Amino acid sequence: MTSTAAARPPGRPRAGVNDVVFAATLSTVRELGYARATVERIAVAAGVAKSTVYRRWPSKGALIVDCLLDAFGPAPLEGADRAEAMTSAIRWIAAKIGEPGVGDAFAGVFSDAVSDPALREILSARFQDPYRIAFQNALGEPENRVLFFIDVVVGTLLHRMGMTGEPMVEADVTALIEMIVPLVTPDSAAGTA
Amino acid sequence: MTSTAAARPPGRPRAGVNDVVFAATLSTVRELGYARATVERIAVAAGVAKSTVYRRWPSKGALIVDCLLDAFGPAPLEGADRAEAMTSAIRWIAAKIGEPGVGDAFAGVFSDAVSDPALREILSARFQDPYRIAFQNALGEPENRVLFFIDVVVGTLLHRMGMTGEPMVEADVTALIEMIVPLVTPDSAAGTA
DNA sequence: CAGGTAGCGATACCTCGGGTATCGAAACCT
DNA sequence: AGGTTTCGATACCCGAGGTATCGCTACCTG
Repeated sequence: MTSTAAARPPGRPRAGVNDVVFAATLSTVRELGYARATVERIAVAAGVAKSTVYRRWPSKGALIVDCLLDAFGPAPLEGADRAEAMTSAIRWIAAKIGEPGVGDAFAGVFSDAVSDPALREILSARFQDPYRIAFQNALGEPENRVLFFIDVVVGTLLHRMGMTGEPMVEADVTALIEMIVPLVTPDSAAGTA
Repeated sequence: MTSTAAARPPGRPRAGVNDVVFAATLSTVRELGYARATVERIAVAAGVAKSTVYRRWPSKGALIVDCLLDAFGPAPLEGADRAEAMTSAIRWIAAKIGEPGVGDAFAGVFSDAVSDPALREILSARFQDPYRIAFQNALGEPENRVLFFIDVVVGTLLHRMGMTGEPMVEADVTALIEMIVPLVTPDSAAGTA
């Protein structure tokens, strides 16, 4: 039964270089901004050939999306109740977007996706959907409601980032939380209704 | 006193072609999307040379910003009270962003601005600031509060537009209004406090 | 009418960045 | 040893923003 799952494919195995590329991506974006962080420069910063990058990711956007997935990791959904889970999730996203490079990369790939349906599909399916589903389960809210919350939270944070170049300050993140948290269905209503 | 203000400068006067270019810009963006709406194509659609466009606007971004200013016009701030003014303003922005071409152009220029500080400055100074000041006066809210409202409203609408390619549906715009309007200072508190 | 100035269309051009293609050299398996 | 795939290097294509040149045209002033 050696052929079950991971019967190593023939040929030279890939070098375990993804993490290095992710790190190089974020640091390059941090130093030069999204537009000037070319794939060429990222590859050089990672000590890798440009062709190697394009062998792993079909486009710059796909690379950035995977890089963001790596940077964000799983959403923290622990909390005594739903209001607390929502609060911690918003603070988590705000903090991630505030990390140097991450916010720029996020805003940049989002921007590219506006004019690129293929990238939009990648961003939606690989990045947004997993978090959306996790939030639906954690909050017990319907899909369209969670999508609305995502639009508000991520849209607000990215707009601030895009217009000022700086992440949203603590006080405004708190205002954002105070605006949204009252909208989640309280735990008591979930079981009874 | 013929030299007071508008002593016409020497040389051939400019042809009154701005409106044609604005219309061509929106229709080209509507048909091809932001990225493929090149300055070349816009110029051809307007029946104008590319060099003429660049003589009037220093960059594609600046052209789009002026085009959006023309498309948006002054903000409607009439309303019996502040809550009503806020409501009508949000519906107005949502409707404008929903117009074919306008939303794409807005999202596109915003995206470009993320990686282009010069364009960000143009967008902030020429587009956002006038509306921000008008809202400050109409709502009697401090600058940072109005900036927060703009982040939430515009950010949410653009995020929806960017992720789905479609403007936000009526029901969600209403949800957005119901979320924000309670946050504006009521008229009664403004004079008494 | 002559001369100066500046917008206009046309066109050629530069630059940069995403993405592709090719090649010889490795690395791994059977 | 032979097959298969990756790797780095490099050259290349293409589209788009932006610049520059040039002959022409419209307008004003003297």
